[in-house]
Amino acid sequence: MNTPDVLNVGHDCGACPIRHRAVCARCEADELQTLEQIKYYRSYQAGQTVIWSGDRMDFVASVVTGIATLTQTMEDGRRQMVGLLLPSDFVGRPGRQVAAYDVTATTDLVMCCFRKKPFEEMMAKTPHVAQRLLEMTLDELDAAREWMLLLGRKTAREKIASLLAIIARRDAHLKLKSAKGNIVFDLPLTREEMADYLGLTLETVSRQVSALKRDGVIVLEGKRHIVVPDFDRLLEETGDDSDGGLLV
Amino acid sequence: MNTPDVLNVGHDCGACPIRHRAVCARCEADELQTLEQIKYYRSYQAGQTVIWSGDRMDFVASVVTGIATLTQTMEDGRRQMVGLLLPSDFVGRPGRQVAAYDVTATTDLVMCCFRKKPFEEMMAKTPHVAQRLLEMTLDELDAAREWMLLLGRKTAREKIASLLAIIARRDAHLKLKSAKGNIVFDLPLTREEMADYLGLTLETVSRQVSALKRDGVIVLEGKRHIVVPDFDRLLEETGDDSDGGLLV
DNA sequence: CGCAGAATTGATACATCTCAAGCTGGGTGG
DNA sequence: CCACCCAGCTTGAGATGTATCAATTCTGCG
Repeated sequence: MNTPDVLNVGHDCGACPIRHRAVCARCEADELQTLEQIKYYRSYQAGQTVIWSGDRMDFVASVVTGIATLTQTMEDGRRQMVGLLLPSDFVGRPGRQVAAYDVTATTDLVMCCFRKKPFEEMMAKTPHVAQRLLEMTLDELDAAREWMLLLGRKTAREKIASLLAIIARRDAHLKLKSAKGNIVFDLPLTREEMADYLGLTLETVSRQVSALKRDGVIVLEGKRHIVVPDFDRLLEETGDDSDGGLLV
Repeated sequence: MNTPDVLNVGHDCGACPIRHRAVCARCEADELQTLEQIKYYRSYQAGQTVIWSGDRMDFVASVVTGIATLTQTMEDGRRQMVGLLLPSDFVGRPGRQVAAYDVTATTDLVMCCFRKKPFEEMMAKTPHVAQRLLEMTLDELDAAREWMLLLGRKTAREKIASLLAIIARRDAHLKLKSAKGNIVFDLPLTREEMADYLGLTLETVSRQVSALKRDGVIVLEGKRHIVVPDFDRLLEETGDDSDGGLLV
């Protein structure tokens, strides 16, 4: 039960939901054809481990649907999430033999995998994949640095508000809505996963979520369904600059 | 006094100390010639600000000598360092108009700058610069993720030990020594800068440095000069895996 | 010599963690 | 169909690590 489904369905890249955002976004028709030949799909169930840190890794991949996490674990069990992978995000590092982090499927997950060797050859030959990968990596680095500010300097309440704002924005983005005024979304993470993201304990997460609820910043329907009556109010709670840090 | 020296000396790239590690590491002779035409040097004094977050930025650059920091500041003044730039590290992002972080010279600093426009054109035309930049960005992303584990999950003592270990390793690397046994180096950061790096206050940094000294993990000669009698002992204090996390 | 920035040290406050007890809701088997 | 179960979550009380505020002490330098 711990092996993923491997599908060799020759899915058409042209109809792929992440076609315009993933590592292949810049590819021309002929480049897509090359990719189609080395790609295959794997799907994982919620909770399944995709890769263990230290494991040999013979592929790189794009998340097609679902959510995965990158985590680091210390010897005594302390865990820190270091990446949250959404559809179109890239997993793995060209040129590296061995996984540096644990990758776990948080929801049911479908990944579009490329065998590493041919993928690296393709990167060397055509610039479009490498260009897009550079762009995506720079974006991830920016995200990591914002995350560092959160981990190092924000209060528990600010951390929770920031995480909710991030998820709300991404969710709005996927649904092609704007992140304004009244917003509704489902939390894709358990309290424990939120804690691992934020460098907190799950109890503190729970308390601060309750506090934001008490203060009317959010409304909870069940444990996971969240209503944000006023997105600007939520943003005020994040501690961030009010102008939203637009990086042009 | 707040404008950097701009030097147009036609330094020979072949003799550059960071020739084999910087963004130009992979360039052929003819590519270096192109770079020589668009490059110029700037130098800054210790403490000078190189760029303010939000400023228009018309160049990208490599650190040639000295140390610079990338920091983010919240409205109420809380600061978090998000990057520590050593010789050969790259500053700026191709395709971005505006600086995302404050860049500050921690020591006297010399940077090799490229006007952004021609640099971007060169990236589009020749793959070597982009390839190397991708590699460097992936390395930085790994470093950022290790830093996130530090910020989110380590104790103050572990944070200090980790920072000392990182600096010791880099210093050993620059001096082409191995990081083992007895090690000696100078701290390039003030207590406050260390605090900004680690997500602590400067008082806590001072206390934990004193504690490590009391426990014989380090010996202080003056405030900045540090002797590590037993590097493995220091590593034990970092909380990291004993096998040093070798990413092959 | 004396000053200013950097660092240390102390006393106290407070945010978050830890340990522990109970709740809730959805699924399962009798 | 109900009772039970269990993972996920909430809440409480107390412990603890780090921040805060404040007073000295270093150290290098004009």
